[in-house]
Amino acid sequence: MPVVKSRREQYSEATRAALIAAATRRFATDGYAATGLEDVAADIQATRGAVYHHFSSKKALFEAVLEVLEGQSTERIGSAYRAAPDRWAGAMAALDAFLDQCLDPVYSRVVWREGPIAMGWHGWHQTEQKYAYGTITLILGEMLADGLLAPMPLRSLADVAFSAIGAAGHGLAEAAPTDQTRLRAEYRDVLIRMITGLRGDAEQTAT
Amino acid sequence: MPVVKSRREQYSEATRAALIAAATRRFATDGYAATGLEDVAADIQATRGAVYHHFSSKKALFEAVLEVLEGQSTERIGSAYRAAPDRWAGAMAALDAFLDQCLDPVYSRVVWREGPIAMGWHGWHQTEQKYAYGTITLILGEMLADGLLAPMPLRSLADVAFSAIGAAGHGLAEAAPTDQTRLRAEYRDVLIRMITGLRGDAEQTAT
DNA sequence: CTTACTGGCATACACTGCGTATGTAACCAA
DNA sequence: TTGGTTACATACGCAGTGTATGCCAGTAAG
Repeated sequence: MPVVKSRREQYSEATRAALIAAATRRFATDGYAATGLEDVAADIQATRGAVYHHFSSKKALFEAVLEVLEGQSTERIGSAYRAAPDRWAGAMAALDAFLDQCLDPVYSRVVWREGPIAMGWHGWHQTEQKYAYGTITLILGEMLADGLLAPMPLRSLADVAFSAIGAAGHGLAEAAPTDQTRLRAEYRDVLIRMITGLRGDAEQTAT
Repeated sequence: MPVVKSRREQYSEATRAALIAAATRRFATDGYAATGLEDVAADIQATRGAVYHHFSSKKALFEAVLEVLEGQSTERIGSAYRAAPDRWAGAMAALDAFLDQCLDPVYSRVVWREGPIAMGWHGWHQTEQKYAYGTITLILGEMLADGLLAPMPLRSLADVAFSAIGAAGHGLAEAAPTDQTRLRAEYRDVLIRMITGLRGDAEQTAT
């Protein structure tokens, strides 16, 4: 395996990257369904042939786009979590990082709105196990292990939490830019109250 | 307007209802994308012409299906809420009714999984304001007004709660029938803990 | 330098499925 | 019975995906 790539390989990689970039823009602005592969190809002065050479299907192209976006995002959120002094602060930092991430309209639209549409709910959810859903599960699992949260089944907890946090991110992304600062604080408040309700020391009076 | 309908009208209504029923089954088992209007029509020994006579588009057919399902469901959940002695018990009853509803695979798949795919997230969410989302907003609004929950913006709260509850219903619907009883209790527990965290008397220590 | 080969992409075609335009027969009203 | 309307069927256009094939630049071997 040559360590330095041939010109052909470099060109090929460049077009592949350009296709992913163009597809990202199209999917983010027009949505998955309304984006034709013709459009994507035209954006980089190529034809659909190029697309089908690099990706086996439209869905596969979307998956490549999603992996890039989620890879970056998960990295950011994860490092915010790890940088914090303790688990609780880490969870808060991760939440903040996530909400910040959702202020990027490309991220929120492609990952959270188009994702399930393009890949089907199952496929999307499965992919998410490597990224946002997986991160949330990890954090909650450690909080449970440390006794920060009352004992409860991780899977069910993660399902609900993932969806709740996603809704906040989604609502944030949809909002007008002028409202985003206020809304971000609101969602944050609601989510933190909810998480606090799950703490090990929180008394439960309800049936 | 004749109070007794002509035979033509009766026949027409019957086929319309049959189309909705057939479409409901198809959408629930094969999903929106994989269902062709040809299939739906064939199921009732008709052609696509009949479909396009009664509905302006595939999406419109789906909306009709969704309205029927959500109408029934919202009615059940609402009456469970109203039958309870007080607001808190009402909220619990509504939650129970919703989780029960999600045990119906048709309801959960069509409304919660295919809905956003078929109508786009916006269209779906907008329609939901008449049904599940609207009901949740109503209940939470009354709880806020009664001081049962700590003061917080209704809209953000409803967004997060709607999504959290939806995730529970969704997870429940996906599960193997043997696990559903256990899972139902798990989700219920998690959700009630979260709601309890929002109560007016819950102390908050987090930042 | 030539030759043979491979990889990257373009072109052309098949197929599916939605939507629309047009046809037709049953029904109803005058 | 006749004229019009309603409920559907039939036929067509069109968009968009996927596939099969062709072509040319780039690379490697002799």
